[in-house]
Amino acid sequence: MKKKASTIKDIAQALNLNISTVSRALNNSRKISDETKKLVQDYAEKVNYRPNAIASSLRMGRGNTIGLVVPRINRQFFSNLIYGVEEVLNSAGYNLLICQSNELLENEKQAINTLINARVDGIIISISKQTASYKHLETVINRDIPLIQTDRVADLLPTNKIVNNNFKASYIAVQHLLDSGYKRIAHISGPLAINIYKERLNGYTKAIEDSRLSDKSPIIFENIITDSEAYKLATGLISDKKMPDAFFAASDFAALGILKALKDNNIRVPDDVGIVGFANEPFTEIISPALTSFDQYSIEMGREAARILLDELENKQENRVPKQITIDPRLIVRESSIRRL
Amino acid sequence: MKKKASTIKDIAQALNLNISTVSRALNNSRKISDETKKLVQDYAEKVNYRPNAIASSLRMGRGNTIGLVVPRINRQFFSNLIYGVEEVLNSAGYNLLICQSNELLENEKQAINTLINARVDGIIISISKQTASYKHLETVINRDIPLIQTDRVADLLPTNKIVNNNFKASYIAVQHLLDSGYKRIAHISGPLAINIYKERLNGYTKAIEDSRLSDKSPIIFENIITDSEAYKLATGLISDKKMPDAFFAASDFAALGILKALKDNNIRVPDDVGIVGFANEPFTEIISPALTSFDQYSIEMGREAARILLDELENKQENRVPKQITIDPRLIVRESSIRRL
DNA sequence: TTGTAGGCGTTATCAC
DNA sequence: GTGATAACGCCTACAA
Repeated sequence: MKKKASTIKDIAQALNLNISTVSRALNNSRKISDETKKLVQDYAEKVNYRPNAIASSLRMGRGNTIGLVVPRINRQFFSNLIYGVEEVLNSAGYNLLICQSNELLENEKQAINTLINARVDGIIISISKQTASYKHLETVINRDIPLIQTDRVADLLPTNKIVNNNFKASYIAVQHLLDSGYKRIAHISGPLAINIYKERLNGYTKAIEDSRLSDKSPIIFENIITDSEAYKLATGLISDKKMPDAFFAASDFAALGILKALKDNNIRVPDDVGIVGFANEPFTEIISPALTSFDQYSIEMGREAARILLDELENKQENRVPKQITIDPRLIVRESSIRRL
Repeated sequence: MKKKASTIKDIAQALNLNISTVSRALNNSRKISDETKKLVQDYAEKVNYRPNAIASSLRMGRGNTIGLVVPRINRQFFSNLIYGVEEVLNSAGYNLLICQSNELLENEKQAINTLINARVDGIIISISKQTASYKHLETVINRDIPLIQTDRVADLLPTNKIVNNNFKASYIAVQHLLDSGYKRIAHISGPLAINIYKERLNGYTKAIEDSRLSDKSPIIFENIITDSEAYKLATGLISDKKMPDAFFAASDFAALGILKALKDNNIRVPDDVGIVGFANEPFTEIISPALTSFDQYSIEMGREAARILLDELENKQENRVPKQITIDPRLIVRESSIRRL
C-alpha cells in the first residue's frame, strides 16, 4: 500500500482551503491569520507533508544548490576542501552537488554540463591535470553562473579565485634550508602543467638565485609525485654520487620516498641531508624523523571558497571585478630539516 | 546584457515548430524525421540550449539524484567510500548530493530532510555516533525511498546493508597475535554506541575465550580512538607496571598512540609488545615499525553500496527482503606484530 | 485575510 | 510525423 506524497493541493482539499492559502501558511506569510496557519501547519505535520524542492526550484528559478568539481574526492587536500565547503554551504541552506573529474578533461566537461543542466546557483572547481582548454568553463561564465576556482586555477579565466601562495611558500622553504646550513638544495617538482607545481618551482628558482650561495645552479627533478618515483630517483642519485645535501619536494609523498631511500642507504636525515615537503599530510608528523612541511589550510580554503560564492550570490552586482584570495601556507618545521650544527 | 537561457519553447518559435516536436527531436524520438531532428539539434547547439533538468525532474517525478550522508567527509574511510559511490553513480547517470552529519544526530536529521525534499531517488548513509533513534530513517523507508546503510549501521532497520565483518576480523587479529606468541592481549576499543566497535570488541572477547591461554581474562579499554588518548593510556600502564604483551586496537590512531608511548619508554615493538591496528590508514605502512592492520576495502564498499542502490532502483520489486553484504577486511601483517622468536 | 489564475520548462497523451 | 494540450507542485500577482 503505497500512497503518494501529499502536496499542498491535497492539504487544501482536506481543509477546504485554497492552495495559495496553504502555500502561504506553510511559508509563514504574515498575511495569513495565525489560526489558519496553525490549522495548516498541524495538518501538514500530521500527513507528513514535505515541500517538493524540485517544484519550488522550477517556480523560483533557482534551486539553492552549488556544484563542486574536484579531481579526486579521496585525496586528503580535496576532502578537506569539500569538508569546508559543505560546512559553510550547509549552514547557509544550500545543497552540494559533488563531481570528480578523476584528472580527466572529458569527465570535467561532463561534470560541468551536468551542473549547468541541474541549474546550480554556482560552481566551485579545482581543475584537472589535463585541463588546458577552458571552453567548458567559459560556458559557465557566459551563463552568468558564479564560478570560483580553488587551488588549481586557470589564471586567464576572469573568476574569483582562492589559492595558496605557492611561490612564497617555496621561497620560504629554500630560505629555511639555507638557514639550516644546507648548500646544494634540489627541488622535486610535480607535473608542470598544473599551476601550483609551476609556482613552487618558480619560488625555488628565485630563492636559489637570491641566495648567497657560490653555486647558484638549480637542481630540478620534474614530474615526481609518488614516493616510489622519488625513492627511485634518490637511489639513483646515491649510486651516481650526485646526492644534493637537501631536498625541497613539492609533495609530501615525494619527500617520503626520498627519506626512505636515504634511510635505507644509511644517510642521516637531517644531519647529512635535509628534507622539506609540501601539504602537511597526516603522516608527516608521524614518521621518523618527522617531516618539515607546509600546512595549506585546506579546510579553511574550502570555507572561504564557499563564502566568496555566497557573497557573489547575495550581492549580484553588475560590474564585478574578479578577485583572488591568497592564503600563505604555514611552514611547519620538524626534525627533517633542522641540522644540529 | 544578459539573455535568459533558451528553452524548447524558444527553439520552437524560432523554427516555427511545435514545442512537442522540438522536445521529441532533442530526445531523439524515432517518430521524428531526420530532417527535422537535424534542424532542431543544430539550432539548439547554436543557441547553446541546455535542457532544464529541474523541469524535467518535476515532470518525470524523479531527478536521477542520490543522497549521501556521512559523519565526516574528510575522514579517509569516508572519502574513499564517497569516491567509490561517485564513480559508480556517475557512470550510471546519477548525481550525488552529499551531506555530513559531523557526528550529530540533529544534523543527520536535517540532512535526511533536505534529501527527502530534494526528492532524491535513494539514500546511502553511514549513521552518526549519536544516532540511537531512527525515526528520521524510518521516514525514509516509509516514503519508499531506497535506503542503503554502510559501515555504521542500525541493525534493526530493514534496509540493505553493506558492512565489514568486524567480528571475524577481530577474531583473526587476536589469533594472529596468539600465533606470534603473545599471551596477554589487550583490546583498545572505541565508543561502543557504534556497532562496528561493539562487534570488534565481541570478536576479541570470543577469540580470547576460544584460545588455549591459561589466563583467559579479557583486558579491555573503552572509548579510545585518538593517538593522544592511547598514548596516555599506555604511559599509565607502563608506570603501573600493568603492561600487556600485545594490543589489538580498534583504530589505527589508537594503535599509533600506543606505539609512540612504547617507543618513548624503550619498550621494543614487536619484540616486547605486539600491536595490531584497524583501517589500514596510509600512515600504517610508513611508520617504523610498520603497523599490522586491516584493509577495509572502503572504495569497494562505496562502489558496492551504489551498485545495490542502483539495482534496487531498477528492479522495483514488491516484496524485497533486505539483504546484507558483508566484506571481510584483509589482515595486512607488518612488522609490529611479528615476533622474532 | 483569502481566492483565482497563470506560469516555471518539460514530457506524455491524444488527436490529426 | 507533427501539433495541441494538460499536467508535474509550487509561488505570486491580482482580484475580491
